[in-house]
Amino acid sequence: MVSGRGPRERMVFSAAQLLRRGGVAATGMREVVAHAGAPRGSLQHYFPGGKEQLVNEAVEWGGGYAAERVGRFLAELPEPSPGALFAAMVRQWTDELASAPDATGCPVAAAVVDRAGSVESTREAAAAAFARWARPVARALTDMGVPAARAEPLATLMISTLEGALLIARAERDPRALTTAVAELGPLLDAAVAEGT
Amino acid sequence: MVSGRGPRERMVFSAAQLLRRGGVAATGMREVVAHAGAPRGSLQHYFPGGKEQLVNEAVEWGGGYAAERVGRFLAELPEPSPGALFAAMVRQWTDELASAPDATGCPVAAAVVDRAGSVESTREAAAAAFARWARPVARALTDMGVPAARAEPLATLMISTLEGALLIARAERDPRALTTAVAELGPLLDAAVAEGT
DNA sequence: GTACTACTATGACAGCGGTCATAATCGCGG
DNA sequence: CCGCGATTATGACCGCTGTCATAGTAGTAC
Repeated sequence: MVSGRGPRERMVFSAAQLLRRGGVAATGMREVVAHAGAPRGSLQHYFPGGKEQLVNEAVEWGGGYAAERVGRFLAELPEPSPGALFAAMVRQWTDELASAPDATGCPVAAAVVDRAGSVESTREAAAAAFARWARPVARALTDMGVPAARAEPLATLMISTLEGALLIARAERDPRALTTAVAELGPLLDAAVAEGT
Repeated sequence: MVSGRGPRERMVFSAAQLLRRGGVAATGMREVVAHAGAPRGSLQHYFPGGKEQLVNEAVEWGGGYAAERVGRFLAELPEPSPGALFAAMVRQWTDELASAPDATGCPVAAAVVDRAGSVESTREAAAAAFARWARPVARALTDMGVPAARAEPLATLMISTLEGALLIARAERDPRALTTAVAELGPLLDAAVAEGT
């Protein structure tokens, strides 16, 4: 069960949560309602666009959540550096993976795999979510001294590697791929700062 | 329609192909049969384990295919280097993405997203597929002069980044994330060779 | 020809999914 | 109390899915 402001928000949140587990098709509307502790009738009311709309909003929520976390990580870093930021981002996933291995997927990735080829609006929502996530990362990199021209590519690289490593980690039920990503990519990211000075 | 040796092989191949499009749940058994041009009755005969078995074999096939491609890439490289290998691996995806944007996902990724949390055997099949894919990559790296201790981590990194970038590229309907991955990761990979000399 | 195995054909079934139609209730201004 | 929009309740519908039961055909060994 999920607490939150209104039934609408809870349903979006629950949808995102369930997407992470088993993807879009495996997530039923009735299941979302139950998970959110929301009235079933509210589905029709708040999401006249049906499942497509609900999924899209869940994806959007996911992108916003990830973006917001970046800011939080930055605030908590003892001494900021691209590698340290990346490590913090990855760490969240290893932690979740340790406590709930079966439920720790990325809702945006799920939407891409299940719907990118068939539902345009969902594909766009996913692209927007990734972009929204990358923006604060790129900005943080420039603030740390990474040359402006490389900030955006490196931000994309960080998210790419994170997503892929997460996929492998889920398959292996082992955070190995994630920790490897940090170990190998961290130095590269930090080196980009030096080039900017 | 698909040509191949026996109906059995064709069905596995078709399953993998359809998995790439819309994931596991969106891929129906009847659809696989039709795509393979195979007799429906053969499903029961060759896959008594049902959809689970078919999906697992499709995932295994995907892993084998990826592994085999690595060998082919190596043979075709004018002057081998880790970065060049990575570029070749990525290039295959950008090409496919250009010709069939909606059908160019990774079947293994699809299996992870849709089934890793619910079907153990499929999760294991996915992990095995990734491992099978990484093995020839790691071996190629050592052959190129990468220190043995870093070969495997770097192979994992390459596949992680590739998978993640592919996800983003599909969402954006644009190979940007993939080309970025090559541009940013290539130098890092090549630098690992220098450290080995 | 007979028997036996490999393979194929087909129809049914039970379940679940998203969606819709319809109606009830709630909260509040007048 | 009345009206009215916002919300919720519920049941039905139809399509699809994986699976199974049953029966048919093909090919081969004897």
